[in-house]
Amino acid sequence: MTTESQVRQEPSLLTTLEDLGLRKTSARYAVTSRIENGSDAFTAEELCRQLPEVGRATVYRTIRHLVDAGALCKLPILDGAPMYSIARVEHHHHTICSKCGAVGEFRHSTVERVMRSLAKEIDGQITGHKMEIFITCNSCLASESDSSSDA
Amino acid sequence: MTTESQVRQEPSLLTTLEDLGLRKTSARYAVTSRIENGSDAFTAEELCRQLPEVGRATVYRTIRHLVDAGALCKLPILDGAPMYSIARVEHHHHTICSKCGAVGEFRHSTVERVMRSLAKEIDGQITGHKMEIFITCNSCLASESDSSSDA
DNA sequence: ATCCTAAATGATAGTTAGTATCAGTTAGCA
DNA sequence: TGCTAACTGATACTAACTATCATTTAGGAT
Repeated sequence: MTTESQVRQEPSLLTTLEDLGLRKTSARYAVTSRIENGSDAFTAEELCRQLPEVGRATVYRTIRHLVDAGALCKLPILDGAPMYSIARVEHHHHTICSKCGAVGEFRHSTVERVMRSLAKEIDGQITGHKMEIFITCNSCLASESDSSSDA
Repeated sequence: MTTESQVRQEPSLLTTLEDLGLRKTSARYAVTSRIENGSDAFTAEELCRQLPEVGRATVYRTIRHLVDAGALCKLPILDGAPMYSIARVEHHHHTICSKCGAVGEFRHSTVERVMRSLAKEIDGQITGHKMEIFITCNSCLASESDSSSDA
């Protein structure tokens, strides 16, 4: 089987749960490994559907633990259930394709620098920020130019 | 360069609806004037509670029209119902007090400039962006330092 | 190894936020 | 003044969670 270049020193989500003092259960194993092997971003309901053997409550509880621990990010999509994705880098922002919903992560020092300059003109004390960039991803762009070959 | 279009009497939300070809009804009058005279940011359910004489469906429908028309912005709050606020300037971002939920609006050219530099390293075509800054607002800061007068 | 118990589970019921339906009402034009 | 499509609101419904609680289980103590 695949026993090779896993450069992931990143602790598995199950370990994250253990580090919170939570028990290592089969349900938690199922949920975390499904997240790790599944698609980039997912909704809670998607996960429930993929794991019929795990109770809904448990799926939701596990997600909540992981979000609280900072191992998952929850991103509220306008209209619809929030999506979750593994937080791979400490602080980052998201790109969301408006066509297909694909979620990406990026990090840019300038964004952080802007925050500092904003601090001056904002009334109150900044505690955090969030930036989302809406895109049309390359594959959606491609299929778009396929169909609309006018001009 | 701002073309002093701010001078124009801000069109009432009711006018916005009329401009969409919608009829001027008493329910729509109630909803729009409540929004205009109410607090900064509100949830749909709040509005329903404040307007028991208007049906829930109508409140939700009216909000949807206004959001579609760009007259209201919908901001998805993590955990909870989205909040709405009147879109006072064309493009802006929000500050959200994590303590009391107060929502503010700001605009900063640097944010827009950052977008341009991000365009280079983002895979796909940027269609929009959204930034939210989490703050502790001044009044919450004040009440905080009241109670915790140690340290 | 087995016992013990707090932690965890999952079925189910409840809640919240929002949408669909549709019979009755009304704006607005002719 | 009448007509009719637009609109309304009561209600039923759905989606996305959250709470409850009897049963099961992880994992430390013995």
